[in-house]
Amino acid sequence: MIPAAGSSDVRVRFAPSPTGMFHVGGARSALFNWAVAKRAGGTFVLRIEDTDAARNKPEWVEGILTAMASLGMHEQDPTFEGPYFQSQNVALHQEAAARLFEAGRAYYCDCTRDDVVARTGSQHLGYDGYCRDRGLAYEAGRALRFRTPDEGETQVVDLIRGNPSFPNDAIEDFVVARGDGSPVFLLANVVDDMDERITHVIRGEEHLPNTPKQQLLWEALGATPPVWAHLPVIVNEKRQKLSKRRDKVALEDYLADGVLPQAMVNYLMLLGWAPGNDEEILPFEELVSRFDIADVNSSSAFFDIKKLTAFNGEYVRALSEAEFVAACDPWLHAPRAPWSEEQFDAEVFAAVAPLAQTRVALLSEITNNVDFLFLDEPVFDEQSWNKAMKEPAAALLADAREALAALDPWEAEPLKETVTAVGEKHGLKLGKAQAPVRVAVTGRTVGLPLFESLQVLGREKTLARVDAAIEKLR
RNA sequence: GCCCCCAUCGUCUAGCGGCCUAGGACGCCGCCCUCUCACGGCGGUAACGCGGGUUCAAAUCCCGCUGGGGGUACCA
Repeated sequence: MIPAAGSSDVRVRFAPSPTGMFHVGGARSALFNWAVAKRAGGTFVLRIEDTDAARNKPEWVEGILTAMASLGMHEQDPTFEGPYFQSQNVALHQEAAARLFEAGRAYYCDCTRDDVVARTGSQHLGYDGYCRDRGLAYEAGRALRFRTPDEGETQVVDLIRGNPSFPNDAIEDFVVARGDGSPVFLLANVVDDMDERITHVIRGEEHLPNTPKQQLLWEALGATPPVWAHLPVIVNEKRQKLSKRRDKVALEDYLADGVLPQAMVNYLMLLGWAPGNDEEILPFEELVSRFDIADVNSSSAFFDIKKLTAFNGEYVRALSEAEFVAACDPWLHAPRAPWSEEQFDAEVFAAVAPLAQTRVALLSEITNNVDFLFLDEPVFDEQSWNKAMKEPAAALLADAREALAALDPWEAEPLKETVTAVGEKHGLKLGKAQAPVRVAVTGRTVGLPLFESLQVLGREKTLARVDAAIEKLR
């Protein structure tokens, strides 16, 4: 009997194969499963599908665990169970294969791929059932094929897609165990799900075509199939499934850009689902309380980095001052920061952090905002320089230099008044007048509020940079 | 080719027969605030793919078409 999605008997699973990076699509699948388990008071099982030796390294597993933990799915959480390793269940898979054979539900086959293609005359017709009734016994090199029904159809219960059904005559006799006796995914996956007493299989839409085959296996093995839920695929701007080959898909890469985990979680939860009420930015607990897998959309969803970034900006601004400073830390030191440890001054950073907080959407943007405070020379960009250093910049800078040298106290307000006055002398409003000073000191035409910046930078460095700019303008 | 899925603003979505002259968010465009840039505030732009039904009434139900996508391995 399959428990309803709101029951504590609910057992869901996330079953990635280790590939070296944690895919954002996988992250979403994990999150949806996690949300279902949390909501139902059930269990979330992590199973590592490591049966393909070619794509399997121990450190990859560690990467999955780390990535999941960063999104709040911790091994220590009572909802979490596992990780289990598919490779350790091979004996069970083989036992299931043997049962299938003994019950006459599967048979051995010695056809090669080429044999089949030669007989059917097509690459795409699938297996033709040639060995079905040859009564072959096991022998090394002979694969075990599942005998699929010739007629009728297989219907699956899918909470998202409304119970699609598949004509049985279109389902070929697929391989369940290779010539060397090792189980293939279709079988191993089912046996593990049975073993782990999974009640709801929530996974990507790319698995939908596997579903009738797997359901047939569940039934042949004498078990009640789970309830399925196939999530819409996440696509790129060309509406193709996100692939690591051409798209930026590694969760780690986004975190390295300064996407906050909470923002990523929030964004991912909204890919294919909406909490209703016209609300979007909500804490995970709130999202979970509103989540229902049956409400998930069935059409594919575009991974919109702009919206992700906007969400992140919201989360960055919601941080307390101390949290913001702490969150920026990785970008404040080498190798991410262009300055050395000796040049960096935590107190100086803390002084301007509140000014920077509304100006960064991604944490990685922090370095460009504050680099002028720590680098010996500002980073000049030519466009900014040319734009700001037109006439009467040279004369204005000279006057400003003189006024600034005599200014007391060296604080934002008087600094502003000084530059305002110098500007007026040249017939310029503050908006225009501050530009040459800003570029001379920070290297850029845009940035943090200037006068607070100058106050923090100090008179000595400010004057030196204005002098350097004047010199450069000669 | 065959099987399957999908179809509301550019994008993510709300909508589950009348509340819709279709709502929110991102983006984009204005305006305000303002030392630049942001933040914030205000306003605007923009969608039910097409054709048939069913119904007093359809974005909502049914069928077809078209258009996207996924799968099609002794990978997972």
